[in-house]
Amino acid sequence: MNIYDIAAEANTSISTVSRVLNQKPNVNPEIKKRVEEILKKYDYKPSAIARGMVSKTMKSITVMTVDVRVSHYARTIYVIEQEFSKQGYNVNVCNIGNSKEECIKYLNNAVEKQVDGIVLIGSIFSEFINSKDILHKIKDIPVIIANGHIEEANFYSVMVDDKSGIRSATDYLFEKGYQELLYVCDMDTQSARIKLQGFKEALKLRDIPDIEERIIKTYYGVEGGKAVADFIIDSNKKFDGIVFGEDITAIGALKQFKKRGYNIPEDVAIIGYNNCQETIICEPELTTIDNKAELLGKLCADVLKDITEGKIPQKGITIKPDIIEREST
Amino acid sequence: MNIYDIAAEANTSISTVSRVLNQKPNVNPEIKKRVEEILKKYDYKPSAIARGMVSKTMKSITVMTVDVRVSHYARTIYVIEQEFSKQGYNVNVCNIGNSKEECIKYLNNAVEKQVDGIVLIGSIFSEFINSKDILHKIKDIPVIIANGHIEEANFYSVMVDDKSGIRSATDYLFEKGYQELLYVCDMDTQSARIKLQGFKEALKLRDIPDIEERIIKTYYGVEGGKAVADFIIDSNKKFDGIVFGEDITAIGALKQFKKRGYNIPEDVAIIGYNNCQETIICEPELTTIDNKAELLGKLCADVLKDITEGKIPQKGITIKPDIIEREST
DNA sequence: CTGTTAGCGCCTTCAT
DNA sequence: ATGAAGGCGCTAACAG
Repeated sequence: MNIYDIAAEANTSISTVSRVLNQKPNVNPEIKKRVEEILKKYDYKPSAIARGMVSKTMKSITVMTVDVRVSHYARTIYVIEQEFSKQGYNVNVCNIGNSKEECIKYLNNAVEKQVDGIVLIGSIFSEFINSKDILHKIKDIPVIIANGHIEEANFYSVMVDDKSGIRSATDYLFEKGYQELLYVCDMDTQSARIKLQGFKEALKLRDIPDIEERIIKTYYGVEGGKAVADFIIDSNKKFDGIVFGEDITAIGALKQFKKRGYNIPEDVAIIGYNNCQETIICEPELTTIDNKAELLGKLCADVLKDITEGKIPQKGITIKPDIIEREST
Repeated sequence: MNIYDIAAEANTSISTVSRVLNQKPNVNPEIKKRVEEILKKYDYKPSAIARGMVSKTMKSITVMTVDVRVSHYARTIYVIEQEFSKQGYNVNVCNIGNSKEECIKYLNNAVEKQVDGIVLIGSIFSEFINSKDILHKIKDIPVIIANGHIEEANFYSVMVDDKSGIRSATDYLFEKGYQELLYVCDMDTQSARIKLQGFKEALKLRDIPDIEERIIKTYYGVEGGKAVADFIIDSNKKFDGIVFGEDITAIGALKQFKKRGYNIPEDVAIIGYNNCQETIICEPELTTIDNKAELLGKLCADVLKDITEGKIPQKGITIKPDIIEREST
């Protein structure tokens, strides 16, 4: 069933059918009514593919993250999807899982499908999308990169100021009277390095010596947190407060410190990052930095919508993370 | 840039270009080489839309859930996406958020875009997709419905046996020696009703009286759990073990019971459902039923892949949930 | 206000 | 082995 069939049954031409389908003017009300009835009768849906052939767009966008199962990515994706589905777009999600090859595969797919925009969530993408080759591939598609920056005409950024986030987490602990602060780093992304800078900055400003020795590396997750807690306890480092780059790792550590007999926050204060749901599950509940995953999604969507509508999007949008004070500090 | 441009530059016809593009036989190796070089030179990507026009497929599928932010939905979606992206498909995700209207909107969109399949995750969909109208709309698209059943030629089910899941949770508590069991219900979906049946069944088999009075309703989430804990404590019900339909609500209750001075599991045993990440965060860690979100995704993907490949998929696939014993029982 | 026509980019017969 | 031509379903001039 296509517009030819509809036109035949309505005893008119495909142009007229197309006009009523697209609510265009210059259609005799009677014919319009007749066509509409037939449309309804068959519950007729025009082929988006054929339309796309003409209009060069299928009204779809691509959103890429490392892994949807990570809750703050899911939160950002959720908002983007809701914003775009309102406008009749559909969003395809991609899990690249730390692989540059996968990233490029998805990018190629987006080009072939002629999506109207690409949203890249996570600083890892600015590491993957570096060569002229890759940039050239997607030069006709607007790309929003969340928490990353690429200097190209079709690239737009929405930044989360992670440096200031960790900086204020650190300052907050100092202001609370904690003096021997440690920082636990569990990722190797651009964003993780920026967070670390925030910590160093706060310490430098207070002339704290041996900053490098206050930085501990572990792996991401509850287990990584437990391992680093053991490491810290068994080292001879002095500490009374620890800043973490990720909530989940912080929670693992929190559990292990308790198990080893430490009181939180009396013996050691702990602050996390992300404000994920788990922060209100653990005990004591975790003080954390809210980096506003939903707001990030909204702002990315806004920028992309401006572009698809031909408007000039706001440049240099930056989200300031907030501190969420709970029981662990 | 299209195949005409390529053909012109290679001094051949579009048919030949199309042949090399699609690895078809009957093309002179020399010409083939020449064309391939030009293809590479421009990093040429054929338009998936134009291809779709001919082949009637864009190689994409639609996956719908209530909300991607719910972690077990994200887990299922993740696996489906990974499985299909391997085959060059892309998956568009939809958040219907308890709204039948949204559900139908997304279904229409899937029809217009001529997706190759639809995966519906969650029992709520069997309530929304009921009328002949809706069924007729999507009669040409294979639909996999996770945890629901619809008797139509193009519908396929992958079931999670939630009844047996709750049944074994209940049996497990009895076997551990708990005698006064309560069930907390926090949703109003088909799946929630089936879970409840599992609880009732276990009690009936032991000739436990007043089953209805052992069923308590609340709302979903940590707050709903806290509220129901207060309600239970302040009622004059006897209880030493509680079965929950959802982990998150169970955890809210767990926290509140502790706050009100109850020891877990000595004073009250608590068992949840879903095996979400939060179950290993709370203290004591929550015993729960693992309903295998990833496996669900894999099985849905397998069925849909069989269909798209013209094979006959296995019918009546059912996942048996497992009990995960932790500290709360 | 209406209908005819020419594409959109590709695949697929069908001749050659 | 190759190329010309038709068609997928729709939109957008253009002519009436």
